[in-house]
Amino acid sequence: MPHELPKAYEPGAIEARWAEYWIKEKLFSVATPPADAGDAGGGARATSASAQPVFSLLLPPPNVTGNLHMGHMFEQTQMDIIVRWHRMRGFLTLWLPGTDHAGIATQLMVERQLASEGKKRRDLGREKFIERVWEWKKKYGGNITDQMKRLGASVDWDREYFTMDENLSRAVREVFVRLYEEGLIYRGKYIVNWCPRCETAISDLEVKHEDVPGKLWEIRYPVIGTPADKPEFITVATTRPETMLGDTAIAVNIRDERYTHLHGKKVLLPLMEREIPIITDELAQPEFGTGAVKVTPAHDPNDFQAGLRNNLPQIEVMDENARMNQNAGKYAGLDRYEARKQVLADLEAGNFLVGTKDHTLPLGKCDRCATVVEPRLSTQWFIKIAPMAKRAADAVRSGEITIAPENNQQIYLNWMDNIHDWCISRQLWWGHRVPAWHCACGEIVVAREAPAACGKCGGAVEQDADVLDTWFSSGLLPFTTLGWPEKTRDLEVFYPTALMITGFDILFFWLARMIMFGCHFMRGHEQDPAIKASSGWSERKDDAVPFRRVYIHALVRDADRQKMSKTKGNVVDPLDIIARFGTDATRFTLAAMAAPGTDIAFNESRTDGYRAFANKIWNAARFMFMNVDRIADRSPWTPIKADSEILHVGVGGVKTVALEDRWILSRFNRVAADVNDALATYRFHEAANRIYDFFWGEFCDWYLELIKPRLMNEGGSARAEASVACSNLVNLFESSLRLLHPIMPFITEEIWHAMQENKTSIKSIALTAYPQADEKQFDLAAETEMAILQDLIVSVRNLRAELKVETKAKVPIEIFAHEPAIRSLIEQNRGAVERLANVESIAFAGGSLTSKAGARSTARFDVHVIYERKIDVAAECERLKKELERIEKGMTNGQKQLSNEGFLAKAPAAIVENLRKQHQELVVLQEKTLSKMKELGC
RNA sequence: GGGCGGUUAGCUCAGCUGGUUAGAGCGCCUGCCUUACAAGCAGGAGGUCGCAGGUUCGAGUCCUGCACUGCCCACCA
Repeated sequence: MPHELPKAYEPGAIEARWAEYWIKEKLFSVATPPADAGDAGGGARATSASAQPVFSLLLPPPNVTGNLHMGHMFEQTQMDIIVRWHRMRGFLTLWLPGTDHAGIATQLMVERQLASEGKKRRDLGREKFIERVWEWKKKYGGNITDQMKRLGASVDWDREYFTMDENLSRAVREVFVRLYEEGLIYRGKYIVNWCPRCETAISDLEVKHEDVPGKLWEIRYPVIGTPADKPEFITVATTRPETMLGDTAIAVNIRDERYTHLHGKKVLLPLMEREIPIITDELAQPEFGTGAVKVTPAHDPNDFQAGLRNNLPQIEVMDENARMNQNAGKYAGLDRYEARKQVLADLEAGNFLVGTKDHTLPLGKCDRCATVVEPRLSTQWFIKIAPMAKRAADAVRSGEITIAPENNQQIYLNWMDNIHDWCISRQLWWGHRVPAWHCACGEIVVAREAPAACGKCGGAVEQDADVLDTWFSSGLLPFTTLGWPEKTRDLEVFYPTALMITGFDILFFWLARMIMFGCHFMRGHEQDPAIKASSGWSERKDDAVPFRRVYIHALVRDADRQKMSKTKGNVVDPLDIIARFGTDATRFTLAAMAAPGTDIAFNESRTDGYRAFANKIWNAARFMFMNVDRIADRSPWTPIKADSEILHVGVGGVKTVALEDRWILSRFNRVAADVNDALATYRFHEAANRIYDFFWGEFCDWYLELIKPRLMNEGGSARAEASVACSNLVNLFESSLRLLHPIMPFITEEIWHAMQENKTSIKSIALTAYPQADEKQFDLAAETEMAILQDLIVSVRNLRAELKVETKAKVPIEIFAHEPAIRSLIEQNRGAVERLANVESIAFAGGSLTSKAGARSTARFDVHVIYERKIDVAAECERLKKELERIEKGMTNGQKQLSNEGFLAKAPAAIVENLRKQHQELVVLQEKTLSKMKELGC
């Protein structure tokens, strides 16, 4: 038989094999359904609606520079669970993968590589450099997708894209041109965030602020025209004294009476000996500092605005590397911090520096390279964001897009409401080049393709040197990957995507931009109505949105809750964890810890525990196969199911001949209900824990133990009983595997295939049906009865431990059942009690057994273990005392509530009834405990 | 400066819309190589749910304040 599995589960070989198989068989590739398909996808999977429901999801494209880290794995695990779950529920499921060219990040990598050869990018020139980046991309860009493949992510690899693919690049140009034509893209000279190391503008989002201790220097500027013997000064404060070299005014507030007499006067800019005016402007706030402020229009965004208001000259004193330029006089050539030192020294020498205060200031640093950002005057391309932001905010406010967990919604809206124009040009070489062409005559042509010549003067044109922000192109992906700007069938079917799962860290960078672009460019788009309806979106009105739902997942941190980072050296490498514990165990860990909204502190010991879970499943499978083989050997009968049976929803074919059958079937259905429920609201941890508890704590610990005698039956009619038990076992096991598959795809695939013995044409468990609860299979009576038996068995085990009965020794017990029904329940399941509690014989007593040593009482029965060993009276008294305390505490609480009229009047009847019942039980138990204590002489 | 979260067993975390005696994994203690699994089985110890008030018949759960802690946003010199 093919069912001889190794004793211990070894994930490595199995996982690699299935990962390859899934790709080779193209199991997750999705063809576009034809437009007229009333019954797309075909018979067995079609639902009551006429069209097959569709579930589409875009993978947040990892950077080509990336290697897989725990955050990716966490994100992908959650997506894969949701995706597999949908696929198994009959959705036509498209999970669309790709990678991002990651402008700055990638350019940085290649520049580093060049640096190791002693070269700079400018040595190569633009074309050669870009060739070099492409080479690099070819070599390393596939790393992360290769790793994804190994994780078993069930994406459609046939549709894999790269953001600089020709069709996507064409779409980027199309978008740029349209926005320009609509007046939503403009070009202008403004203060932008500038990274002196990357030598490019960056957007507000790419600046990370960090509070650092700094200084506030107070500098006095002599007012011109005041008496030489009693000169007057005006004092300003600054955190960046080197910028004073570019000052073109001093501003005071018009309401500030301290300075009224100086309105219209000039000061002499120290060190530069330049006369600059004192102006009145709201820039200066009387409450802050001295109320007077230096104005440097070329180096500060506020000053820039003030400069425009007052027609001030803009004097740039730094170059693109933040070194002082020729406008900085004798400081030219110095680095900005060198210059700062020199300026301060000179100011002090000239007696202009009048104060130095400690001052904590938020320092902006480049997100990529951590260089301190310098506000810089430069000509850039911008998106006029307000109109798009408004629609993007409305899409969320109106519920056309829902964001979970909910608190992220407000964060999103706050950001949208306070948004600034977006600087989209970058002075980089790697990326989508701005589709604008410049002529020497000053004309700029924005076009989809390079014009032959300047339309105005006929001169030669040259393409704009800048490239676009990476997020400009990735913001378009939900529709460009589906064929936009063409009107494709893919867009009709898969757009809007159903869901976006991503991290909080790119909420603004990416998510917000996708919504803005989607709402703008897909306005008027309509999803195929049949598909929209069958997929459950009939109530949504707006099909322009890039996705219907957003789920923001938490962050993975290290075991000490620290953010993982290379510099801290606390990065947990998922591949290393996988090598040690297996992919399934790692996935299960991430799922089990993924409570929405709570960051994960990744802890290996949990993974180790889930590796044990995989092993448990493995061994349960061995047990099953052992029985299948043994039973099948004696007759041609086989419990393995045929295709048609595998596709049913839930468990089929279980014959409920015994209590445990009814019980486990009922429990299975509850788990199925809970798991489906949990997944629908992204409570991955709940789904994982429910399955874990069910499979281990109920299926293995109780069900398998309970059916062993039936399985082992050898002769006569008992043989048929064994077959039924075995068949039940197989059916339940197979359904459990399906239930678990989205979380642990590998081990479930392996065992499932072994169960099929090549008798199925279905290529993967991933293509079977996901178990749904069948209400007819809920059996409350069985659950209650089973709970009583478990209670009895555990009580006896307890007593045995207390009495220190040798493990192997069987003991006789007596039971007093409070009701005849309890007695008959126990009688009917006598064998189970005897086996699982190691009992020799069961006698039924006619009255209370509480007076006996070695007895336990519950509200339904007393049980007495008959054993000559004297119990430790002191220890037993101690236990009883604790027990009594617990009981009486419960009674006091109950009494208090039951005598409270407010409670009786206002609490739901069921709660009151429960409490009454519980209180009555406590009364019985108290009495029993007390009499027992008396007996023992406690 | 604004906003958001966290604080529950030795450790890492659950506990959804307030309702029986607050749970799990790991670790710890005791006993078992029981014919699927020692990566296992059986049993056990361990918590005044950060602090102080409040709402309620009833609070780990809701409200207020405080403490500690983490994160995000922010052009105030």
